[in-house]
Amino acid sequence: MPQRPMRRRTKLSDVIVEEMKRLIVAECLKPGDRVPSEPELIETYGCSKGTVREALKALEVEGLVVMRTGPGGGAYLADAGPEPAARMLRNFLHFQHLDGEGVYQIRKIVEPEVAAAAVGRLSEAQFAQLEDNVVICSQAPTSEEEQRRQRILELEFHNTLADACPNPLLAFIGRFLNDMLRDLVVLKRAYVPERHRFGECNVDYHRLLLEAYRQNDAARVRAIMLAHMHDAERHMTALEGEVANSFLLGFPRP
Amino acid sequence: MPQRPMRRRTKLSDVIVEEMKRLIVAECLKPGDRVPSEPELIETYGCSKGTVREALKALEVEGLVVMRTGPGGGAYLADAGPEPAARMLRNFLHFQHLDGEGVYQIRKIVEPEVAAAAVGRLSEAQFAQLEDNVVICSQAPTSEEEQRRQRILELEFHNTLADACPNPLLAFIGRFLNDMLRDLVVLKRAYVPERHRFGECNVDYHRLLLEAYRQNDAARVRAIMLAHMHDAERHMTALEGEVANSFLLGFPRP
DNA sequence: CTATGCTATTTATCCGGATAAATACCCCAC
DNA sequence: GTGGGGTATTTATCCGGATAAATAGCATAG
Repeated sequence: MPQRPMRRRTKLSDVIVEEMKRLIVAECLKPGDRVPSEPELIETYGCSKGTVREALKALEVEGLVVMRTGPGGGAYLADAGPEPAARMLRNFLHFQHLDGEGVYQIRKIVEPEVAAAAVGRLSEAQFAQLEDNVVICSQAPTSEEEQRRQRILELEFHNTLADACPNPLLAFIGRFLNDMLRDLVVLKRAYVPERHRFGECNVDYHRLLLEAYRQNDAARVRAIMLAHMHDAERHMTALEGEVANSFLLGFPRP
Repeated sequence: MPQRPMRRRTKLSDVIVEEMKRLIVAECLKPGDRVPSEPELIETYGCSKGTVREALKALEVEGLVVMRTGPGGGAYLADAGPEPAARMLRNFLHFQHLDGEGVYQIRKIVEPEVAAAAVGRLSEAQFAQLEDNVVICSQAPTSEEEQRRQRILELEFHNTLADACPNPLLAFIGRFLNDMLRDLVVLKRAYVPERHRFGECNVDYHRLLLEAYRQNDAARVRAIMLAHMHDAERHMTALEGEVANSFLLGFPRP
């Protein structure tokens, strides 16, 4: 049976991928809109399902479509979330040299901006979330493990602020940095119990921030966050340094 | 012939991908190192070549390996470049609202940091590159098209600084922002000729920066770049605003 | 000694088939 | 009318085969 492989200049599935992207842009498709599915594409391009599947798979790993099974199923345009980008960014950084100092070099300039941008944009639910976070993180930890969890929870405070930041790229960067620090906290087992005051120190800043948010005082929010970052950087360099690259490679996140 | 499809909880090819990633981390493999290739993986996992190929393909689109054909060919660990991450980030931003103001909100804080970080780290070649850039961009453009090219070339000045920035994540962010602005410049056809003084204005800042770099004056570099960004932001908001999303979706870049 | 062409190895691309799972929808019993 | 189960549709996963292309290394001719 004459199969027709003959190596093309560009893979047929790649052609399909690009055509689909053009279609998405040209038709101004919105998330949730339906995209031509397997049988339709097979007919359109006169190729086998394997080839079409490869194209759809590629679009799926890029986060552009989601596949649904069952009747009425098929490929639907997805609101590409930040996860694929974050995973690729971790892959990229795996072979680069990035230490805690490097993370804080960026965090010192990004977090104050994120925090200030969130002023006046916090919903009631987000306000409640921040307050809950402060309450939980104020409790003295009873074990080293609980202390570590608390440190991770503190980062959620910053993630909530990023959620309220209207600039999507700025919010992405903020969340990514928090993610990196989260890995760092998870990794540092040599975390001496007496140092739990660091956590209390962080919560103190969070309390001050909450107060400034209640007064919609952007300038003060920015100033507090900057001081917070400088303080946190001192603590982190005191703790030591290297962000473990093994945690950067794009594994599924717990 | 009994094929054994039965839908797994997790795809076999994904299992292979994750095992390979673990291998890369565990063995501390460096770019250029060889990775188990098709026939070896087929034997190891007892699956068909299609499945193995799917796994290797996934690693390839993540930029982690490159495939080579011919004798001695196979999968080799690649130094994951920034392109896949940048492409995914553009995909993510395609469905978000990001205007020129949003880009400059970040650029105003990132570029001064990048510029300051590059102080004392510029190679001879990079110095020459910056000087050449200033010379070329100082010439009065003779056509609107040439003027646009000049504006794009001006962004290369900033990319060179990013190249000299030792913080890989900071450099990535800087280059990404420049890329976005590049798209914006390419897109803006309604660019009035009389406004070519904007370009001259940019070059003036670049000249000042070059001088400060010669003196290794980080504080001054930072201050000049900040002023440069504020000025550029004013010009860009005057020009109008929205970054065209159609240029963000991850197409191959020219 | 060199250049050229042959060969063997390995991946590249595509095909179509088979079973498994998910799910919207309909039909029937109650 | 309503709930539950069956059914049809669609994708999910995997298989193995076939031809095409790239390339390193060898062999041979000049």
